[in-house]
Amino acid sequence: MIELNSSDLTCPITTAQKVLSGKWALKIIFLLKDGPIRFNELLRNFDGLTHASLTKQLKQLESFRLVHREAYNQVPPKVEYSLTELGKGLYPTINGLTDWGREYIEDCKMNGAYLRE
Amino acid sequence: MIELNSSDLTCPITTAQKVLSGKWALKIIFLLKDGPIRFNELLRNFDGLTHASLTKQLKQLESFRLVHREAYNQVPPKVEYSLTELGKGLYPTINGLTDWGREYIEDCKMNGAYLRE
DNA sequence: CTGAATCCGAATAGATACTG
DNA sequence: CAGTATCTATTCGGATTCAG
Repeated sequence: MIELNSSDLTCPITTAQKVLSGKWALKIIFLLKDGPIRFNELLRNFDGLTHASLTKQLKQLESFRLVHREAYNQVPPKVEYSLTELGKGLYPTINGLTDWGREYIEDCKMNGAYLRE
Repeated sequence: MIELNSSDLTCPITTAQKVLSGKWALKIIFLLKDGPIRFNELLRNFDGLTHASLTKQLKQLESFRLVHREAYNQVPPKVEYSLTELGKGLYPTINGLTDWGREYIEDCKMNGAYLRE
């Protein structure tokens, strides 16, 4: 699992890059914006992502203190994930990135950019 | 080299994640904000990055049309890199991410978060 | 100065199977 | 329902070397 070392904390942009480097990190945070969500509910939003992989990513984000995990002691188990204050600080960025992604997609389609498949 | 396929273009946030997934992508774009910059000059801003790796990253970003490469036909060679319009569209996001990174670093230091080394 | 080619090791993600 | 453990395939970045 990725960990931060002190040299990672010398450059803000590098820090951000590393913390958000997971393949699904951004989308997880995006989905967590709407409040606490259960594991399986979260999982349903992804295409081609196994629960094992999602677990890993969530633990990763938890270790970076972007995500909070709340386990309810009941049967069947119930676990909810939400954003910490640090994680919520990413709202504007995530929104901006989403807007940019939309524009990028538009541009790709307009320019008939080369796509595989 | 990473390429986009059509299924990558179905979700804006996933698209953004993929396009910016390179370990140095964000910082490269950040550095290119100040206008065209030559290869070696760019390289000097990185610690622990070989020219071969920087070349790869730049080609990657060029293929995504975020970066423009301008080669001057002279000896010794001179090549300048700059952002395309698509790349410039990331300004606000990059700035936001940089601010967030700063806060994150502050928080890590305040909370004495565990760091390797 | 800039970049291509190759090899290699580390890091990831995904498949699968098993547990409380 | 949620999570763990193991294995494997692939990706990616970095080192090194060679070239225009």
